[in-house]
Amino acid sequence: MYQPHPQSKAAYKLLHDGVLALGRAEQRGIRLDLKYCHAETERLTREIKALEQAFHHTKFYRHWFKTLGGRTPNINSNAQLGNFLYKRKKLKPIKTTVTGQGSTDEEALLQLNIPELNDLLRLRGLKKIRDTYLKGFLKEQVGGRVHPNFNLHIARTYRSSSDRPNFQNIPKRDEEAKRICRQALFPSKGYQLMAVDYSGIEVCVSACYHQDPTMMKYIKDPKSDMHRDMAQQVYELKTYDPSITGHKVLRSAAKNGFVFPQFYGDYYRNCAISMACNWGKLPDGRWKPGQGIPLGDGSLSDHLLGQGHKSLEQFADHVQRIEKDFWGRRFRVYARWKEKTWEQYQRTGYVELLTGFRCGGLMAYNDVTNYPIQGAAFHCLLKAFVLADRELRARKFKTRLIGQIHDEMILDVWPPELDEVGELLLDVMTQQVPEEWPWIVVPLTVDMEVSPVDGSWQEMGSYVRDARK
DNA sequence: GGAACTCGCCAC
DNA sequence: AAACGTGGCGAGTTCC
Repeated sequence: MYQPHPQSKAAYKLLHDGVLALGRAEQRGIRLDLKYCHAETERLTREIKALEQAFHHTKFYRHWFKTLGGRTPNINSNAQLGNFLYKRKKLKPIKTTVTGQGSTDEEALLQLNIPELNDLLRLRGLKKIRDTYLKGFLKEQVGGRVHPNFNLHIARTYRSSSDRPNFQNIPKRDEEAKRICRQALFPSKGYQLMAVDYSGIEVCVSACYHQDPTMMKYIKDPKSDMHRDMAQQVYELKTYDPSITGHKVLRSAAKNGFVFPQFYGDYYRNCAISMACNWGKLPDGRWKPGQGIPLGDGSLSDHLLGQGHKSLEQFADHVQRIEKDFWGRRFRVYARWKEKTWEQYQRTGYVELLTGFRCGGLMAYNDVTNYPIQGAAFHCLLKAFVLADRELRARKFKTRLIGQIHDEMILDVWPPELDEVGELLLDVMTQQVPEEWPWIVVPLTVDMEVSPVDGSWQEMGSYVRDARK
């Protein structure tokens, strides 16, 4: 493994202070509801067994069994499943894995439109929750607490990683998985959990590198909204109105299907597919009326057919023009920064972070333009983590930091200290960090969430400072 | 019986 | 110039 190491004294100090602060968080750890973990593991096992029983009685399974000549299929084995689907049944995989095998991931299986495969996907999901998360917590717990590790010496970007257990990939988007997993994690008895994250820190840090005027305006003007603007452009909406059915969905499709992938270095074709995938199946490559999400009085496909987009190919051409406009006009200064940074890497063999680190070694174009942003964005959080840890201890708070998820800190808060802690974190993250680093030329903002006293990590709700204090 | 690998999937 | 960046981890599989 390529071993990164800091290139400047300031960079070294950040890692040194960071390791100590993270070590204290590891020591504190997080309370685990052991009884819940055991009971929920058993409940999931019962549900999994019932689903497996039902699956064993399907025509699909019996066929699979026969093709193995008496051997019992292992329904956890994607290799066996892939063989059955793509070699025995001769179905056509929609995509292959890196080694050229037919893919059996969720997207590929759904495309085959075989009802029994939905049961298999449901089983996969439940096993992931039980085996990776609940059992993973139980395996690592000591005296009813888990103490996740936070590493600063692994990621090539100088980001952090976490393990035993990984505190940075606990389900959040899928409601059921989120509930089951986060219901296991609690503040100390009589305490409450607090989470504070930087809003859009990677976008803000990228702006510190290139200072693209369009991007600066988007960051500084609270009325502007680049995801809204891109939704309007991609989907050709005359106006954007969050109260119109479907508009918020399209904003989020533009954000996660175009803006962020473009920043990471994706290109128009993938973006077009991603932004069109809600529109139902395209058996002949052409869209029909009434497909896709509801939009206004009709559907998305009605709207786009009206705009002349009859097929994915036409839509992709449209997205290609938008990509050209995105980098050639809208964010041309950002685009120039990418090119300059790439040239510099080719000349010197490394790329510099604003925080004093260097990323070297063999890198692709996307790596060179992404690493400095990803790394320095995390360093904002790490610097804030160090300062907050120092201040909490100096002021003899009972509240302590317990973890960090790239752009977010998690604290175990003593309830009487809640509002003071909120003030402290706001000050550290939005004032002290930018004061220490003059290269931060855009305002940084945060979002805060808290759990009820003795509430689990699943019960986090937005925190609004009490104005009377 | 363990190391190394593949695949899929969770987070930011 | 290249065609989505960074991690961890479980189960299955292959190799020694």
